[in-house]
Amino acid sequence: MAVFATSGDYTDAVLQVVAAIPAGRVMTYGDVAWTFGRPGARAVGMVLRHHGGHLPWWRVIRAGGHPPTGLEAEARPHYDAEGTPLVPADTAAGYRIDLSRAAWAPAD
DNA sequence: GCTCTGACTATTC
DNA sequence: CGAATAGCCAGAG
Repeated sequence: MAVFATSGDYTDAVLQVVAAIPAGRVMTYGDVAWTFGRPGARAVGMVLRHHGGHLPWWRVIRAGGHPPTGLEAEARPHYDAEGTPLVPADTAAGYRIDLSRAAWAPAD
């Protein structure tokens, strides 16, 4: 995959990166933002919050492998259906994503 | 066009 | 190790 840094549309860049993530793989907000060379992990979540209604937002997680805040239960069935490597944890969700195996990059 | 809010991250206490 | 603070950017009012 070539550079995702599009015409400068932050939103478009996020949407394309998220849409490019294969099933069973995940990327952190920081990684997605870093992919198109523009920090702002919050902005990534913001875009998904307002424009990610039709995108696999569950493939975008927080640092450490934790699912989006308030949507841990919503994302879990998606990971299970796509075969995303999950790991039992003592978090509010009761689990976390195994970044060591699920971590993905557009250049992969 | 300015201000507040928010699906985040890293650092410090 | 857990909670609080600061810094970041974009969307909506």
